Amino acid sequence: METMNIGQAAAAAGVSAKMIRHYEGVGLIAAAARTDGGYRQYSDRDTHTLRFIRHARDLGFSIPEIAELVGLWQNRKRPSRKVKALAEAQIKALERKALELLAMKATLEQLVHCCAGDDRPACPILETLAGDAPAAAPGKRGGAAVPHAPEKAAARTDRRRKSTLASR
Amino acid sequence: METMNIGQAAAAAGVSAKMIRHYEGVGLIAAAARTDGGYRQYSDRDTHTLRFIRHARDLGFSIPEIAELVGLWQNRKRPSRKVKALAEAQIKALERKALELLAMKATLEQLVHCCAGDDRPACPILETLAGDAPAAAPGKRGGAAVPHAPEKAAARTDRRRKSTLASR
DNA sequence: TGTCGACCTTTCCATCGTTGTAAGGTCAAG
DNA sequence: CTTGACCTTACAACGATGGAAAGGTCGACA
Repeated sequence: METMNIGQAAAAAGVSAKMIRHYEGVGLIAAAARTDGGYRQYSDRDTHTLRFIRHARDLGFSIPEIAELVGLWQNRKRPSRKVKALAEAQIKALERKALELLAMKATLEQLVHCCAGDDRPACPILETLAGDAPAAAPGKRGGAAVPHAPEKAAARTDRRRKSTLASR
Repeated sequence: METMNIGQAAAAAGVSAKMIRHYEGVGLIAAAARTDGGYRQYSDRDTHTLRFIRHARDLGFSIPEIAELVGLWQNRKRPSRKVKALAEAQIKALERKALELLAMKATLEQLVHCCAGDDRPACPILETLAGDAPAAAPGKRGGAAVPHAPEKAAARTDRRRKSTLASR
């Protein structure tokens, strides 16, 4: 199995063939050599790299971050300080996101606790959602998952101009 | 402020004008009435609904889930049991995702703990990533964020057919 | 040799919520 | 009438991944 096609490399590394092509497309890995028929060719060394990438991915690193990690990995003169810094930043990012989710969960648990959950329509959950209180810290709950946060805090809505009176 | 334009409704509800149009487009809210010039017109009742949507969004509910919640909210004969069930499902989803993140974090913390973090290249973090061990439970760390999980577990890579020997 | 089928190729589309941008129309104030 | 704040629609982007289409390659077998 010294050289193999993409499917075999994918199986050996635990990554989908789809993602291998994607990683090549975005420059995370170098373009593979091709056979005469145009098939990509991979070596055991390549699958080693792909395994590394998968492990980093499983820890929630984004593709740019993985690129950095791979660069450090292949640099024999790297200072382990840099690797540790990346890992610590990722720990903080993971913690921040986990706390965000747990805060939502805590809010919901409180609401659920107050709801009878029977056949009657009275429901403090809905009443709270309909109320003026924020109900939860406005942490972003959509969009990108684990890796990094886009920082889209400031001024999340259009401010109107001269305000209410005499606008039209 | 009985009727207002989209920007004012957005500011009043704490949602972006962009998202109001989006919610209308995907059917989460009814199409707003228009002025002669084509401007959408919103009432205080509309901003009330939008606030409800924002609160549900802040608790990590997906758009289809919010649609259900809004439906229950506006149904005077709803059983609070249904609302509670939705909330409890969301609690479970949030918990599952938080645990996933915390598991990654714990793995990283263990690795960081073993890394000197100095100017020398020796780095157990990179060595672990390069190794054969999974390094972390293969919980999905990309894709959709808070709401629901697509369940893409089974057979994440192409399996080759007859294996290595005498395949083709 | 012809054919079958497993595999490979590229390209486009979808997810999910949100933001950004482009190109243009409306409206009120000056 | 001009200015500019606001509105309109339509499109693309983010992130990582999956899916499908339409076609080429390769080995095995009749």
